[in-house]
Amino acid sequence: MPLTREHKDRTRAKIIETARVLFNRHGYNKVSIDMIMASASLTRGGFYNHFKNKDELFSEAIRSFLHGRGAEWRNDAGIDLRNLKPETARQMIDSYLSVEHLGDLDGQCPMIALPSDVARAAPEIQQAYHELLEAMIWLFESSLIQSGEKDRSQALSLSAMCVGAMVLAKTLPESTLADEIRAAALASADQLINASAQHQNSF
Amino acid sequence: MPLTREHKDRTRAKIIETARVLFNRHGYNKVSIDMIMASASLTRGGFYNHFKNKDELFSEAIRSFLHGRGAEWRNDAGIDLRNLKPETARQMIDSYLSVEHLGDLDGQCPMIALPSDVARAAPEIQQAYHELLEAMIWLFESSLIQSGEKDRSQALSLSAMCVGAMVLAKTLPESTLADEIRAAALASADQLINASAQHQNSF
DNA sequence: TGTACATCAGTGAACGCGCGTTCACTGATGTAC
DNA sequence: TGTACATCAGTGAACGCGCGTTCACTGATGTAC
Repeated sequence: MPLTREHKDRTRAKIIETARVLFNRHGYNKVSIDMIMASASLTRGGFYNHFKNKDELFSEAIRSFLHGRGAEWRNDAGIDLRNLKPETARQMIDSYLSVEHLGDLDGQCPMIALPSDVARAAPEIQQAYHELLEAMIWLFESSLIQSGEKDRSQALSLSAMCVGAMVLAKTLPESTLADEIRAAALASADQLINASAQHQNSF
Repeated sequence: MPLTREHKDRTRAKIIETARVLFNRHGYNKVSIDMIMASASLTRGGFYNHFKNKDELFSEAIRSFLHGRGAEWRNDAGIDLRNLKPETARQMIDSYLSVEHLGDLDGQCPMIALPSDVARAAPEIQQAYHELLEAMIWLFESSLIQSGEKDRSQALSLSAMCVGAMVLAKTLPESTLADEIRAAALASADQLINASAQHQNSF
Protein backbone atom coordinates (compact mmCIF):
# COMPACT_ATOMS: atom_id res chain seq x y z
CA MET A 1 0.00 0.00 0.00
CA PRO A 2 1.48 3.34 -1.07
CA LEU A 3 -0.76 5.41 1.19
CA THR A 4 -2.43 4.37 4.41
CA ARG A 5 -6.08 3.53 4.70
CA GLU A 6 -6.46 6.20 7.37
CA HIS A 7 -5.31 8.85 4.93
CA LYS A 8 -8.10 7.97 2.49
CA ASP A 9 -10.66 7.77 5.29
CA ARG A 10 -9.71 11.23 6.49
CA THR A 11 -10.06 12.67 3.00
CA ARG A 12 -13.44 11.01 2.56
CA ALA A 13 -14.66 12.34 5.91
CA LYS A 14 -13.44 15.83 4.99
CA ILE A 15 -15.40 15.74 1.71
CA ILE A 16 -18.54 14.57 3.51
CA GLU A 17 -18.31 17.25 6.20
CA THR A 18 -17.66 19.97 3.61
CA ALA A 19 -20.59 18.76 1.55
CA ARG A 20 -22.91 18.63 4.57
CA VAL A 21 -22.24 22.30 5.28
CA LEU A 22 -22.58 23.39 1.65
CA PHE A 23 -25.81 21.40 1.10
CA ASN A 24 -27.26 22.89 4.27
CA ARG A 25 -26.44 26.38 3.12
CA HIS A 26 -27.25 26.28 -0.60
CA GLY A 27 -29.33 23.14 -1.23
CA TYR A 28 -28.43 20.02 -3.15
CA ASN A 29 -28.85 21.32 -6.69
CA LYS A 30 -26.96 24.56 -6.24
CA VAL A 31 -23.82 22.89 -4.92
CA SER A 32 -21.53 21.45 -7.59
CA ILE A 33 -18.95 18.73 -7.12
CA ASP A 34 -16.33 21.29 -8.13
CA MET A 35 -17.45 23.56 -5.33
CA ILE A 36 -17.33 20.77 -2.73
CA MET A 37 -13.91 19.49 -3.79
CA ALA A 38 -12.45 23.00 -3.93
CA SER A 39 -13.83 23.77 -0.44
CA ALA A 40 -12.13 20.59 0.75
CA SER A 41 -8.88 21.73 -0.93
CA LEU A 42 -9.05 19.05 -3.61
CA THR A 43 -9.77 18.93 -7.33
CA ARG A 44 -12.85 17.59 -9.05
CA GLY A 45 -11.43 14.44 -10.60
CA GLY A 46 -10.61 12.83 -7.27
CA PHE A 47 -14.23 12.82 -6.22
CA TYR A 48 -14.89 9.49 -7.90
CA ASN A 49 -12.14 7.78 -5.93
CA HIS A 50 -14.44 8.20 -2.94
CA PHE A 51 -18.03 8.14 -4.15
CA LYS A 52 -20.05 6.40 -6.84
CA ASN A 53 -21.79 9.66 -7.69
CA LYS A 54 -23.23 12.88 -6.23
CA ASP A 55 -26.29 11.07 -4.84
CA GLU A 56 -24.13 8.78 -2.71
CA LEU A 57 -22.40 11.81 -1.21
CA PHE A 58 -25.75 13.39 -0.44
CA SER A 59 -26.92 10.37 1.49
CA GLU A 60 -23.59 10.17 3.36
CA ALA A 61 -23.81 13.86 4.22
CA ILE A 62 -27.26 13.41 5.74
CA ARG A 63 -26.19 10.29 7.58
CA SER A 64 -23.07 11.99 8.98
CA PHE A 65 -25.12 14.53 10.93
CA LEU A 66 -26.23 12.13 13.65
CA HIS A 67 -22.73 11.23 14.86
CA GLY A 68 -21.04 14.46 13.81
CA ARG A 69 -22.51 17.91 14.19
CA GLY A 70 -25.65 16.44 15.74
CA ALA A 71 -23.69 14.77 18.53
CA GLU A 72 -21.86 18.00 19.38
CA TRP A 73 -25.19 19.70 19.48
CA ARG A 74 -26.67 17.07 21.83
CA ASN A 75 -23.72 17.55 24.16
CA ASP A 76 -24.18 21.31 24.18
CA ALA A 77 -27.84 20.78 25.05
CA GLY A 78 -26.89 18.46 27.89
CA ILE A 79 -28.71 15.51 26.34
CA ASP A 80 -27.49 12.14 27.59
CA LEU A 81 -28.66 9.27 25.40
CA ARG A 82 -27.86 6.71 28.11
CA ASN A 83 -30.19 8.33 30.58
CA LEU A 84 -33.42 9.37 28.93
CA LYS A 85 -36.16 10.97 31.00
CA PRO A 86 -39.01 13.41 30.34
CA GLU A 87 -36.56 16.26 30.96
CA THR A 88 -34.54 15.06 27.97
CA ALA A 89 -37.45 15.65 25.60
CA ARG A 90 -37.69 19.20 26.89
CA GLN A 91 -33.97 19.76 26.40
CA MET A 92 -34.30 18.49 22.86
CA ILE A 93 -37.22 20.76 22.08
CA ASP A 94 -35.61 23.81 23.69
CA SER A 95 -32.47 23.25 21.70
CA TYR A 96 -34.14 22.40 18.39
CA LEU A 97 -36.46 25.38 18.59
CA SER A 98 -33.78 27.77 19.85
CA VAL A 99 -32.84 31.13 18.39
CA GLU A 100 -29.35 29.74 17.82
CA HIS A 101 -30.62 26.85 15.70
CA LEU A 102 -32.81 29.23 13.70
CA GLY A 103 -29.79 31.36 12.84
CA ASP A 104 -27.43 28.47 12.17
CA LEU A 105 -27.13 27.86 8.43
CA ASP A 106 -24.08 25.58 8.46
CA GLY A 107 -24.82 23.45 11.50
CA GLN A 108 -28.59 23.13 11.30
CA CYS A 109 -30.36 19.79 11.20
CA PRO A 110 -30.61 18.53 7.60
CA MET A 111 -34.27 17.68 8.14
CA ILE A 112 -34.89 21.43 8.26
CA ALA A 113 -32.48 22.45 5.54
CA LEU A 114 -33.32 19.91 2.84
CA PRO A 115 -36.85 18.49 3.02
CA SER A 116 -37.99 19.22 -0.53
CA ASP A 117 -34.64 18.14 -1.96
CA VAL A 118 -35.11 14.81 -0.21
CA ALA A 119 -38.78 14.42 -1.15
CA ARG A 120 -37.70 14.10 -4.80
CA ALA A 121 -34.40 12.29 -4.32
CA ALA A 122 -33.38 8.65 -4.78
CA PRO A 123 -34.63 6.03 -2.28
CA GLU A 124 -31.11 5.74 -0.82
CA ILE A 125 -31.26 9.42 0.17
CA GLN A 126 -34.78 9.18 1.55
CA GLN A 127 -33.56 6.26 3.63
CA ALA A 128 -30.84 8.41 5.24
CA TYR A 129 -33.38 11.12 6.01
CA HIS A 130 -35.73 8.49 7.39
CA GLU A 131 -33.04 7.28 9.80
CA LEU A 132 -32.48 10.81 11.06
CA LEU A 133 -36.19 11.26 11.65
CA GLU A 134 -36.45 7.89 13.39
CA ALA A 135 -33.65 8.97 15.73
CA MET A 136 -35.60 12.09 16.71
CA ILE A 137 -38.81 10.14 17.19
CA TRP A 138 -36.98 7.51 19.20
CA LEU A 139 -35.54 10.18 21.50
CA PHE A 140 -38.96 11.70 22.17
CA GLU A 141 -40.64 8.34 22.55
CA SER A 142 -38.02 6.95 24.93
CA SER A 143 -37.88 10.10 27.01
CA LEU A 144 -41.64 10.33 27.42
CA ILE A 145 -42.22 6.62 27.97
CA GLN A 146 -43.41 7.26 31.52
CA SER A 147 -46.21 9.63 30.60
CA GLY A 148 -48.99 7.43 29.24
CA GLU A 149 -50.17 5.24 26.42
CA LYS A 150 -50.03 7.78 23.61
CA ASP A 151 -46.25 8.17 23.58
CA ARG A 152 -45.67 7.07 20.02
CA SER A 153 -48.26 9.45 18.64
CA GLN A 154 -46.96 12.23 20.89
CA ALA A 155 -43.40 11.65 19.71
CA LEU A 156 -44.50 11.84 16.09
CA SER A 157 -46.42 15.06 16.43
CA LEU A 158 -43.67 16.70 18.50
CA SER A 159 -41.28 15.86 15.68
CA ALA A 160 -43.69 17.30 13.11
CA MET A 161 -44.07 20.49 15.12
CA CYS A 162 -40.33 20.96 15.71
CA VAL A 163 -39.38 20.37 12.09
CA GLY A 164 -42.40 22.22 10.70
CA ALA A 165 -41.84 25.35 12.75
CA MET A 166 -38.18 25.55 11.75
CA VAL A 167 -38.86 24.79 8.08
CA LEU A 168 -41.43 27.59 7.94
CA ALA A 169 -39.22 29.97 9.87
CA LYS A 170 -36.32 29.37 7.47
CA THR A 171 -38.45 30.43 4.50
CA LEU A 172 -38.89 33.85 6.12
CA PRO A 173 -35.34 35.03 6.74
CA GLU A 174 -36.14 38.73 7.07
CA SER A 175 -39.40 38.42 8.94
CA THR A 176 -40.37 38.74 12.58
CA LEU A 177 -42.93 36.02 11.85
CA ALA A 178 -40.08 33.50 11.77
CA ASP A 179 -39.28 34.04 15.41
CA GLU A 180 -42.95 34.22 16.35
CA ILE A 181 -43.51 30.75 14.89
CA ARG A 182 -40.46 29.35 16.64
CA ALA A 183 -41.67 30.68 20.01
CA ALA A 184 -45.26 29.52 19.44
CA ALA A 185 -44.14 25.98 18.61
CA LEU A 186 -42.03 25.92 21.75
CA ALA A 187 -45.05 26.90 23.85
CA SER A 188 -47.34 24.34 22.20
CA ALA A 189 -44.81 21.54 22.51
CA ASP A 190 -44.65 22.22 26.24
CA GLN A 191 -48.42 22.26 26.37
CA LEU A 192 -48.62 18.86 24.64
CA ILE A 193 -46.08 17.32 27.01
CA ASN A 194 -47.79 18.77 30.07
CA ALA A 195 -51.22 17.59 28.96
CA SER A 196 -49.74 14.15 28.54
CA ALA A 197 -48.19 14.23 32.01
CA GLN A 198 -51.55 15.25 33.53
CA HIS A 199 -53.17 12.44 31.59
CA GLN A 200 -50.78 10.08 33.33
CA ASN A 201 -51.51 11.55 36.75
CA SER A 202 -55.25 11.14 36.30
CA PHE A 203 -54.87 7.35 36.25
CA MET B 1 -54.73 45.84 -31.05
CA PRO B 2 -54.19 42.73 -33.17
CA LEU B 3 -55.14 40.32 -30.39
CA THR B 4 -57.36 40.92 -27.40
CA ARG B 5 -56.05 41.51 -23.93
CA GLU B 6 -58.12 38.57 -22.70
CA HIS B 7 -56.27 36.24 -25.04
CA LYS B 8 -52.92 37.18 -23.54
CA ASP B 9 -54.30 36.93 -20.01
CA ARG B 10 -55.61 33.43 -20.70
CA THR B 11 -52.23 32.31 -22.03
CA ARG B 12 -50.46 33.78 -19.04
CA ALA B 13 -52.83 32.06 -16.65
CA LYS B 14 -52.34 28.76 -18.48
CA ILE B 15 -48.56 29.04 -18.14
CA ILE B 16 -48.84 29.83 -14.43
CA GLU B 17 -51.19 26.91 -13.74
CA THR B 18 -49.01 24.51 -15.72
CA ALA B 19 -45.94 25.72 -13.85
CA ARG B 20 -47.63 25.41 -10.47
CA VAL B 21 -48.34 21.73 -11.12
CA LEU B 22 -44.86 20.98 -12.49
CA PHE B 23 -43.07 22.81 -9.65
CA ASN B 24 -45.19 20.91 -7.11
CA ARG B 25 -44.32 17.62 -8.70
CA HIS B 26 -40.63 18.04 -9.57
CA GLY B 27 -39.34 21.07 -7.65
CA TYR B 28 -38.20 24.44 -8.99
CA ASN B 29 -34.77 23.46 -10.26
CA LYS B 30 -35.80 20.31 -12.09
CA VAL B 31 -38.47 22.04 -14.16
CA SER B 32 -37.18 23.88 -17.23
CA ILE B 33 -38.90 26.70 -19.07
CA ASP B 34 -38.98 24.43 -22.13
CA MET B 35 -40.89 21.82 -20.12
CA ILE B 36 -43.41 24.35 -18.83
CA MET B 37 -44.05 25.92 -22.22
CA ALA B 38 -44.37 22.55 -23.95
CA SER B 39 -46.83 21.37 -21.26
CA ALA B 40 -48.84 24.52 -21.95
CA SER B 41 -48.69 23.75 -25.72
CA LEU B 42 -46.39 26.66 -26.46
CA THR B 43 -42.74 27.12 -27.41
CA ARG B 44 -39.91 28.40 -25.26
CA GLY B 45 -39.37 31.78 -26.91
CA GLY B 46 -42.80 33.10 -26.02
CA PHE B 47 -42.13 32.79 -22.33
CA TYR B 48 -40.53 36.22 -22.15
CA ASN B 49 -43.61 37.90 -23.58
CA HIS B 50 -45.25 37.05 -20.26
CA PHE B 51 -42.58 36.99 -17.57
CA LYS B 52 -39.39 38.86 -16.74
CA ASN B 53 -37.68 35.57 -15.88
CA LYS B 54 -38.16 32.15 -14.28
CA ASP B 55 -38.18 33.62 -10.75
CA GLU B 56 -41.15 35.82 -11.55
CA LEU B 57 -43.08 32.79 -12.76
CA PHE B 58 -42.21 30.93 -9.56
CA SER B 59 -43.61 33.66 -7.37
CA GLU B 60 -46.76 33.89 -9.53
CA ALA B 61 -47.22 30.12 -9.34
CA ILE B 62 -47.09 30.19 -5.55
CA ARG B 63 -49.40 33.19 -5.41
CA SER B 64 -51.91 31.56 -7.76
CA PHE B 65 -52.61 28.72 -5.35
CA LEU B 66 -54.71 30.75 -2.94
CA HIS B 67 -57.38 31.75 -5.47
CA GLY B 68 -56.98 28.75 -7.76
CA ARG B 69 -56.46 25.20 -6.61
CA GLY B 70 -56.56 26.31 -2.97
CA ALA B 71 -60.03 27.81 -3.37
CA GLU B 72 -61.41 24.63 -4.98
CA TRP B 73 -59.94 22.73 -2.14
CA ARG B 74 -61.56 25.01 0.48
CA ASN B 75 -64.91 24.49 -1.22
CA ASP B 76 -64.50 20.72 -1.17
CA ALA B 77 -63.69 20.93 2.54
CA GLY B 78 -66.82 23.02 3.14
CA ILE B 79 -64.80 25.98 4.38
CA ASP B 80 -66.67 29.29 4.15
CA LEU B 81 -64.39 32.29 4.56
CA ARG B 82 -67.33 34.62 5.25
CA ASN B 83 -68.44 32.62 8.26
CA LEU B 84 -65.46 31.55 10.33
CA LYS B 85 -66.02 29.58 13.52
CA PRO B 86 -64.03 27.05 15.56
CA GLU B 87 -65.50 24.31 13.35
CA THR B 88 -63.75 25.92 10.36
CA ALA B 89 -60.32 25.39 11.91
CA ARG B 90 -61.16 21.71 12.33
CA GLN B 91 -62.30 21.43 8.72
CA MET B 92 -59.07 23.02 7.62
CA ILE B 93 -56.94 20.66 9.69
CA ASP B 94 -58.90 17.57 8.62
CA SER B 95 -58.54 18.52 5.01
CA TYR B 96 -54.89 19.59 5.17
CA LEU B 97 -53.87 16.47 7.06
CA SER B 98 -56.02 14.13 4.96
CA VAL B 99 -54.90 10.99 3.15
CA GLU B 100 -56.01 12.65 -0.09
CA HIS B 101 -53.74 15.64 0.43
CA LEU B 102 -50.84 13.34 1.29
CA GLY B 103 -51.25 11.51 -2.00
CA ASP B 104 -51.86 14.59 -4.12
CA LEU B 105 -48.68 15.59 -5.94
CA ASP B 106 -50.17 18.04 -8.42
CA GLY B 107 -52.72 19.78 -6.24
CA GLN B 108 -50.90 19.89 -2.92
CA CYS B 109 -50.25 23.11 -1.04
CA PRO B 110 -46.98 24.71 -2.24
CA MET B 111 -45.92 25.28 1.37
CA ILE B 112 -45.51 21.50 1.59
CA ALA B 113 -44.06 20.91 -1.84
CA LEU B 114 -41.44 23.65 -2.01
CA PRO B 115 -40.13 24.81 1.39
CA SER B 116 -36.43 24.37 0.80
CA ASP B 117 -36.66 25.78 -2.71
CA VAL B 118 -38.24 28.90 -1.22
CA ALA B 119 -35.81 29.15 1.71
CA ARG B 120 -33.02 29.90 -0.80
CA ALA B 121 -35.01 31.85 -3.37
CA ALA B 122 -35.26 35.58 -4.13
CA PRO B 123 -37.11 37.85 -1.66
CA GLU B 124 -39.97 38.23 -4.16
CA ILE B 125 -40.59 34.47 -3.96
CA GLN B 126 -40.29 34.34 -0.20
CA GLN B 127 -42.87 37.12 -0.10
CA ALA B 128 -45.37 34.99 -2.06
CA TYR B 129 -44.80 32.06 0.28
CA HIS B 130 -45.16 34.40 3.24
CA GLU B 131 -48.58 35.53 1.98
CA LEU B 132 -49.74 31.93 1.69
CA LEU B 133 -48.62 31.19 5.23
CA GLU B 134 -50.26 34.35 6.53
CA ALA B 135 -53.52 33.22 4.92
CA MET B 136 -53.37 29.91 6.77
CA ILE B 137 -52.52 31.61 10.06
CA TRP B 138 -55.30 34.13 9.53
CA LEU B 139 -57.82 31.34 8.97
CA PHE B 140 -56.83 29.57 12.17
CA GLU B 141 -56.63 32.75 14.18
CA SER B 142 -60.00 34.06 12.98
CA SER B 143 -61.73 30.72 13.43
CA LEU B 144 -60.46 30.24 16.96
CA ILE B 145 -60.92 33.84 18.08
CA GLN B 146 -63.54 32.80 20.63
CA SER B 147 -61.36 30.38 22.50
CA GLY B 148 -59.03 32.50 24.61
CA GLU B 149 -56.16 34.92 24.67
CA LYS B 150 -53.52 32.68 23.10
CA ASP B 151 -55.13 32.47 19.66
CA ARG B 152 -52.26 33.95 17.71
CA SER B 153 -49.75 31.56 19.21
CA GLN B 154 -52.17 28.67 18.76
CA ALA B 155 -52.69 29.56 15.11
CA LEU B 156 -48.94 29.66 14.52
CA SER B 157 -48.22 26.30 16.07
CA LEU B 158 -51.16 24.64 14.34
CA SER B 159 -49.72 25.91 11.06
CA ALA B 160 -46.29 24.57 11.98
CA MET B 161 -47.73 21.18 12.88
CA CYS B 162 -49.86 20.89 9.71
CA VAL B 163 -47.06 21.90 7.38
CA GLY B 164 -44.39 20.01 9.31
CA ALA B 165 -46.28 16.72 9.38
CA MET B 166 -46.97 16.85 5.65
CA VAL B 167 -43.43 17.93 4.76
CA LEU B 168 -42.00 15.01 6.72
CA ALA B 169 -44.56 12.58 5.32
CA LYS B 170 -43.70 13.61 1.75
CA THR B 171 -40.04 12.73 2.30
CA LEU B 172 -41.07 9.12 3.06
CA PRO B 173 -43.12 8.11 0.02
CA GLU B 174 -42.85 4.36 0.53
CA SER B 175 -43.10 4.28 4.28
CA THR B 176 -45.94 3.55 6.70
CA LEU B 177 -44.34 6.16 8.93
CA ALA B 178 -45.67 8.84 6.58
CA ASP B 179 -49.25 8.01 7.38
CA GLU B 180 -48.47 7.51 11.06
CA ILE B 181 -47.13 11.07 11.26
CA ARG B 182 -50.13 12.47 9.43
CA ALA B 183 -52.54 10.75 11.82
CA ALA B 184 -50.54 11.73 14.92
CA ALA B 185 -50.50 15.39 13.91
CA LEU B 186 -54.24 15.28 13.35
CA ALA B 187 -54.74 13.93 16.88
CA SER B 188 -52.42 16.47 18.47
CA ALA B 189 -53.98 19.37 16.60
CA ASP B 190 -57.36 18.36 18.00
CA GLN B 191 -55.82 18.06 21.43
CA LEU B 192 -54.40 21.60 21.21
CA ILE B 193 -57.73 23.06 20.10
CA ASN B 194 -59.66 21.21 22.80
CA ALA B 195 -57.23 22.28 25.50
CA SER B 196 -57.70 25.83 24.34
CA ALA B 197 -61.51 25.49 24.40
CA GLN B 198 -61.38 24.16 27.95
CA HIS B 199 -59.16 27.08 28.86
CA GLN B 200 -61.95 29.35 27.62
CA ASN B 201 -64.63 27.49 29.57
CA SER B 202 -62.67 27.80 32.78
CA PHE B 203 -63.09 31.59 32.74
C1' DT C 1 20.37 -0.60 5.05
C1' DG C 2 19.40 0.78 0.44
C1' DT C 3 17.01 0.53 -3.95
C1' DA C 4 13.66 -0.59 -7.51
C1' DC C 5 8.97 -1.19 -8.03
C1' DA C 6 3.89 -1.23 -7.70
C1' DT C 7 0.02 1.18 -6.02
C1' DC C 8 -3.48 4.45 -6.10
C1' DA C 9 -5.04 9.21 -4.25
C1' DG C 10 -5.13 13.12 -6.52
C1' DT C 11 -4.88 16.06 -11.03
C1' DG C 12 -6.90 18.70 -14.69
C1' DA C 13 -8.44 18.57 -19.48
C1' DA C 14 -12.25 17.04 -22.02
C1' DC C 15 -17.04 15.32 -23.19
C1' DG C 16 -21.87 15.60 -23.77
C1' DC C 17 -25.77 17.66 -22.20
C1' DG C 18 -29.38 20.76 -20.64
C1' DC C 19 -30.38 25.11 -19.05
C1' DG C 20 -32.00 30.35 -18.99
C1' DT C 21 -32.14 33.84 -21.99
C1' DT C 22 -31.89 36.50 -26.54
C1' DC C 23 -33.30 37.65 -31.03
C1' DA C 24 -34.77 38.08 -35.83
C1' DC C 25 -38.70 36.53 -37.76
C1' DT C 26 -43.80 35.15 -38.85
C1' DG C 27 -48.46 35.45 -39.47
C1' DA C 28 -53.08 35.97 -37.46
C1' DT C 29 -56.01 39.59 -36.26
C1' DG C 30 -58.03 44.19 -34.80
C1' DT C 31 -58.21 48.91 -36.63
C1' DA C 32 -58.16 53.02 -39.69
C1' DC C 33 -59.73 54.73 -43.71
C1' DT D 1 -68.40 47.23 -46.86
C1' DG D 2 -63.81 46.22 -48.24
C1' DT D 3 -58.81 46.70 -48.03
C1' DA D 4 -54.19 47.95 -46.52
C1' DC D 5 -51.64 48.29 -42.53
C1' DA D 6 -49.66 48.01 -37.83
C1' DT D 7 -49.29 45.24 -33.85
C1' DC D 8 -47.45 41.80 -31.08
C1' DA D 9 -48.16 36.80 -29.34
C1' DG D 10 -45.86 33.11 -30.62
C1' DT D 11 -41.78 30.62 -33.12
C1' DG D 12 -37.45 28.21 -33.16
C1' DA D 13 -32.50 28.70 -33.85
C1' DA D 14 -28.64 30.23 -31.38
C1' DC D 15 -25.57 31.74 -27.44
C1' DG D 16 -22.91 31.22 -23.40
C1' DC D 17 -22.47 28.80 -19.42
C1' DG D 18 -22.11 25.35 -15.78
C1' DC D 19 -22.81 20.82 -14.59
C1' DG D 20 -21.84 15.51 -13.62
C1' DT D 21 -18.89 12.33 -15.13
C1' DT D 22 -14.78 10.14 -17.59
C1' DC D 23 -10.07 9.36 -18.39
C1' DA D 24 -5.10 9.31 -19.21
C1' DC D 25 -1.71 10.82 -16.38
C1' DT D 26 1.44 11.99 -12.16
C1' DG D 27 4.06 11.49 -8.30
C1' DA D 28 4.35 10.50 -3.32
C1' DT D 29 4.81 6.63 -0.54
C1' DG D 30 4.70 1.82 1.48
C1' DT D 31 6.70 -2.70 0.40
C1' DA D 32 9.65 -6.49 -1.40
C1' DC D 33 14.05 -7.89 -1.93
